[in-house]
Amino acid sequence: MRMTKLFFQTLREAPADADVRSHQLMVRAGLVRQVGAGIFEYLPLGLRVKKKIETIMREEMDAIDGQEIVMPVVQPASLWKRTGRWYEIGDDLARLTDRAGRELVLAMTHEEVITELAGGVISSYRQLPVMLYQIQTKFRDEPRPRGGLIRVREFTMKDGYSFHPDISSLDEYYPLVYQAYFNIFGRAGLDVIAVESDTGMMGGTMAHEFMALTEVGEDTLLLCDACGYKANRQVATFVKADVDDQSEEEPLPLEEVSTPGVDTIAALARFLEIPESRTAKALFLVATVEEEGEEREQFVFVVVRGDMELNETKLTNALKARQLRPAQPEEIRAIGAEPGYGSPVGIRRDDVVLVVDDLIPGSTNLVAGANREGWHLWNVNCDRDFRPDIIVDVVAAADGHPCPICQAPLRSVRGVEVGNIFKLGTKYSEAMDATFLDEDGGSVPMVMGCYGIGSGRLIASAIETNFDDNGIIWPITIAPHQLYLVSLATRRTPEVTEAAEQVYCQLHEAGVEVLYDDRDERAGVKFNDADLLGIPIRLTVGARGVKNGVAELKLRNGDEVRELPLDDIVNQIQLIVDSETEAVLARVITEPLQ
RNA sequence: CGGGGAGUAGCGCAGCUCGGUAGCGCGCUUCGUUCGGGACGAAGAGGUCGGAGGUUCAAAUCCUCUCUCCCCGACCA
Repeated sequence: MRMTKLFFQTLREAPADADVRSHQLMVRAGLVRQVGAGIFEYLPLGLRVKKKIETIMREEMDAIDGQEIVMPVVQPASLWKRTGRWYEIGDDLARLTDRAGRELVLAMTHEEVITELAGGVISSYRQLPVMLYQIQTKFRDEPRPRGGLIRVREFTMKDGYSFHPDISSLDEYYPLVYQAYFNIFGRAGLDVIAVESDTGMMGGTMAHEFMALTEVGEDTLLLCDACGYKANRQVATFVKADVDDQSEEEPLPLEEVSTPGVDTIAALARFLEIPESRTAKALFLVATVEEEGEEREQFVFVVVRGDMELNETKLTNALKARQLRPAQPEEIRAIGAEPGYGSPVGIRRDDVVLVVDDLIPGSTNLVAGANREGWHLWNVNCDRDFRPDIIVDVVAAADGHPCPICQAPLRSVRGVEVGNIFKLGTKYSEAMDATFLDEDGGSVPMVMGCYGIGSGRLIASAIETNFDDNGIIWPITIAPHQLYLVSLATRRTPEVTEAAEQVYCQLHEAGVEVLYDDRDERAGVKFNDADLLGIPIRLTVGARGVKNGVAELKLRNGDEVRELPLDDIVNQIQLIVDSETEAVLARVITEPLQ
């Protein structure tokens, strides 16, 4: 591609609304532009990257017997009503009405359509298992898009769905996808780790997230450097007994203490000169739960130790709640508690579910609120002073907590979820009546798995982990072009133009992806754009070199400059392309899933 | 949805406090000189100052409403 023909623009300064580095670099390099909040357009160079990534996805999906299809973005609401998600999902699901008044949705994922499709085509166990995937636009009306391409509303996703005759078939297939995902990210030059994750609104029995470790990530992960334990904070556990154990103490009598204006745990610990671990934190929430097909709100009183944070995902799962929201002060007072001074001692229990973290029973003589403004209670003890309805782990693992496997301290890091895989089970096949006849002639719902990767996120994450002050540093496998050819010709050096043109044609014909900077620009401009665009191999043809029959080679990921003979340029470059490619592929992780 | 910030030329910004009819840098066009890490000179093009109302002789500037974008939080298959 000749730069003089290329539709692109590089910017010296990043747009003011780009905050994260990948976003800034992508706009500055002319890969993408932002159209609206969480809505982007891809320019030619950006699209080349996207296509390369998607080619890798296709190859890896095809390698595990995936078959590509395309499903619609705009779908009838009736499908979503059948699975109930029309009602369950809130404003994230974009809804619209057509001219005839029919309700439609913009697909945020494709379980409904694919399940109906599979149900319609598959009628016998002989047709199973099967894996279908697509690379398609999704729309999610996110409350707050952010981070450039990290969190957007419209995005492209590779989503795959597998259908199985039984769970063991899914269990056999799932690890293949797990490895295929490592292959995809590895081939794209992106380091990821896989962590167990919450199944969330997808339902299902097992799920993994593939995380790119970067500061701009929205998820927190807990890793154990000693034994390799790793999990999303949403599900991470830790050994609580080792965190400030107090189980040996004798329970002491309750005692009121005046604590005027002390309405946070931190203030309480400071005021009474005790560690936060000697306090009990009361949290008031309202859960939406389903009972006999009816949704209702349930007041939930949660007690965790003062030095712990509530993990809402764990709580949601423990309650099997649809939703959780903080309780209003009036609702808190209605059960006889006081915001800022809450404790489970002496509250009205009729309509309250009391959830107690499993660390509380072993923690004696805690300081808790007195349900009276300005007062706390010394020596609150579980069971003696209050009876929990549920005792369960509901606190978040944090940096330094003991690993649940080996007790070494956990390390917390930020990550971007670039892909995920789920064992869905039969949630959707039952709802959509996607059944088949098994060997015994029985009608059985198919067992499903689903597997997603966001293209844009993958690109943004690749940049977040590969850049320097001058710009992007692409892995050669996903770079928009493999080689950036700089011509330093001027009007007085036609021989340089001629040499550069010749090199361009030769490389192009040999199949090397060349971005040829034939612009009438100064050397500095070209070199800076080459760096900003991050093309892995830079080849410079200038008067000095042409005189000696050489061109200059520099790799974007290094500083070394060396000369290559012009008369052997194609071979030389192909060797470099190959070795750069191999260097990326050498890092693909093989990680069997237990 | 709560809190904070910002909308002035393609990009980055000044001007607003104290109203007087819009400016700087980069980029862009033309000509000349230059030519190995973002050149120099000269001459240009380009803006309903996010939008709508209002106050005023006069509004980028003051008032009201509204839209949009960014950040923190809530949320996040």
